[in-house]
Amino acid sequence: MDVKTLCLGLLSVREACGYDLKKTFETSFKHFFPAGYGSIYPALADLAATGLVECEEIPQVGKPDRKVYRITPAGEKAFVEALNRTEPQHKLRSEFLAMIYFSDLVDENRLVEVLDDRVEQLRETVRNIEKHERQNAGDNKSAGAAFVAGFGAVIANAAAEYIESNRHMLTDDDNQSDGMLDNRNWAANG
Amino acid sequence: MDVKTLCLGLLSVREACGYDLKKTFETSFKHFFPAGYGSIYPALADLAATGLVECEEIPQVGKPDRKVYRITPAGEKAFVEALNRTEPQHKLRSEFLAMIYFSDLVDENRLVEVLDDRVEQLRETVRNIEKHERQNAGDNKSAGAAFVAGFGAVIANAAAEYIESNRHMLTDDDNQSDGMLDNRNWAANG
DNA sequence: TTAGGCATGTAAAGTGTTACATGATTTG
DNA sequence: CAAATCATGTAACACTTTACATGCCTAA
Repeated sequence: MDVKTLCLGLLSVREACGYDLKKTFETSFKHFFPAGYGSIYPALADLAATGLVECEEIPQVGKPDRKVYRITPAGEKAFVEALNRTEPQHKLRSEFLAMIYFSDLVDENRLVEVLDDRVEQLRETVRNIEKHERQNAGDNKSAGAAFVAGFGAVIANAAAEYIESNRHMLTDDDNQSDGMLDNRNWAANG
Repeated sequence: MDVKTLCLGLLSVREACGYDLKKTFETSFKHFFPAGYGSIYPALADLAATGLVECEEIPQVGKPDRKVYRITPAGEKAFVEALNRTEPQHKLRSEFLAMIYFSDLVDENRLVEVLDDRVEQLRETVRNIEKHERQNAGDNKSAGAAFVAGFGAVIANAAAEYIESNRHMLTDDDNQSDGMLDNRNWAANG
């Protein structure tokens, strides 16, 4: 499932222009499927070229024409098929964890900074999701949207908590344990 | 930070051939930085071409020569610099969550299957990490490696728990709540 | 006898990221 | 007066994924 398919999906909910879609990617999708203009605009052009969406150009003053895209019946069908066909992946790519893996080679001050930054970004993710949820509390939005938002908040929070609770493993100079690290610190308790 | 840099990092720990590195990616790095042969072999060739690693070819019978790569002083330096220079990203790309976002368009049976599969994969991730940690318990491995393993286990576990606790939002037919979903189900409690 | 492990790689296709290019209006 | 918002896109680059190509040894 690529950005193109996701644009099609968003257009199955409501019509939008590229700029609108970008905002949705920045709010609802940010924590699990980021996308920029460089992916979105070509995707829309492609969807229009293959007849999965239609485009209405609305003239504006002082800005480029607003191109409003609407999904077609063929588009609806294609999206539902793509959705049901896909074997859904779930991939993390973390330079942060990679850096931590090699943390003995990282400057101590830099390491502290990186950990602080990561925790702050995770806290911000949680705040953003909760804010967004509060703002849309009136809308009867889909169960899927709520589930996904909740997932993002819970995981970001768990990540922040983990880092705060375990960062001493990486930065404590006066480590009294002799060699073996205490696994109880992080053992997953289901 | 790309696969090439990570290969260099692993070679800073110990010498290895491409096949060995792949195994490390499959075990220690799988949950946060997947990589296949198609990335690893070209990366090694490139590192050798730029003098950051050296290669010794060890003849073998019945298999291709084993090419053992060792990091050079220039490689050590380049790696430490790359590590300290990088602004570490942490990106999730989840087709799973994307599918769930649009779950009203997914066939009910398919949805149940997808949720079951995801939970099982997360549980397996936890099992794999814990198994790997137990096996390496004797080694005095780096604090970073332990931290990263713990992170993976905790997050995978939290994700599995979240899905199990909230999947009713997506599949319950007899939903008694009138319109608004109960946020307390997933509110992050820090 | 079949699956898995060991061991190398290439080539093309697919996709996303980043930088570039433009510019009026609104808000603080 | 500066920054953000609205609004479009292209082109080059970087990188990964997937499929292809080969083949012996060992353990169940």
